[in-house]
Amino acid sequence: MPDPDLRQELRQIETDPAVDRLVEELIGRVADKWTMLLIEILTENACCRFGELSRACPGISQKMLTQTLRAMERDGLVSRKVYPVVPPKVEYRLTDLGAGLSKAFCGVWIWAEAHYTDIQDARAAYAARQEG
Amino acid sequence: MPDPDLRQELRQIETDPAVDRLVEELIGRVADKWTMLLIEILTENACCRFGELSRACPGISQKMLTQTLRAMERDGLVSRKVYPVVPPKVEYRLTDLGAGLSKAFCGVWIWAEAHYTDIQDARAAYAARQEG
DNA sequence: GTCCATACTCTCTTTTGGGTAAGTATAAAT
DNA sequence: ATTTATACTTACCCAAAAGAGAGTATGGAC
Repeated sequence: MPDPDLRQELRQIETDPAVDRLVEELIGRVADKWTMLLIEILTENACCRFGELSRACPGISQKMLTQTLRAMERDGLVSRKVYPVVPPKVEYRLTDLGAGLSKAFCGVWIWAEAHYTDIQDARAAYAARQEG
Repeated sequence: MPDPDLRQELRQIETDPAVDRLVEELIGRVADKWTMLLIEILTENACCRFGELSRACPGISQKMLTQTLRAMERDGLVSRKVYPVVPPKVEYRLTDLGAGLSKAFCGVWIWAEAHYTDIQDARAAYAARQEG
């Protein structure tokens, strides 16, 4: 069970349904695969150019990378510094807000590292149950 | 910046690319809006029937609710207890694994509660920048 | 006999996500 | 003169996700 103090705090704020909806929208926005991965990469590597992010994030297309970075910039999670040179150079880094989110997510990463085998086991057990 | 100790620990485990992929898949799987919301609801309300979850999770369709619950069951995050009565009765609750994930997510919820106004501000600022 | 409750399940349609490929700008290297 | 490098943007397309709504099973209340 989660930390009782934090839960308590959470419950107190969560009285207003309008706030609820905002937070849920936020969760929906931020609980996205690419966003999470980019936050992780930018946490490990404070300052990245577009190409570096692209290489560090295998499987992402240029389109999705641009799109996700733009959304993150709009939400104030990353800053974007453009150097007016040729060829173009753009640097991305987490803002304080983004770094805070990264820290919040840290627990989830740790959990995932620690329990992915449990999930594999659960899946195997579920499959066995279905067949039997 | 995230807790250095935890980061350190994370980096040590994350050497094997196969493990990396598994964890990323897991994050992709679990970092889903409805999953997060259902975990939250089941944390606050230990035992829920289908209809209760449906009501507690505004906007979710029956189809998505069933689908998400099934996926969570398959991954060992929730348990499903069927009472063979008419009309049907099914109880859902978090497993220990699910409760652990809930705890890990707790930080993200707190963050969201604390910073959704910052994000709103960031969006407004971004919009203003675009127009000017 | 009809209706209700519950937890689905199925089908159909719309929406979204995301891939591919091409285009843009321009200075420097060849 | 052509190629290269970089960080996009745009247009087009497909497949997967998700919503809407009807159908199902069945025992008990009326």
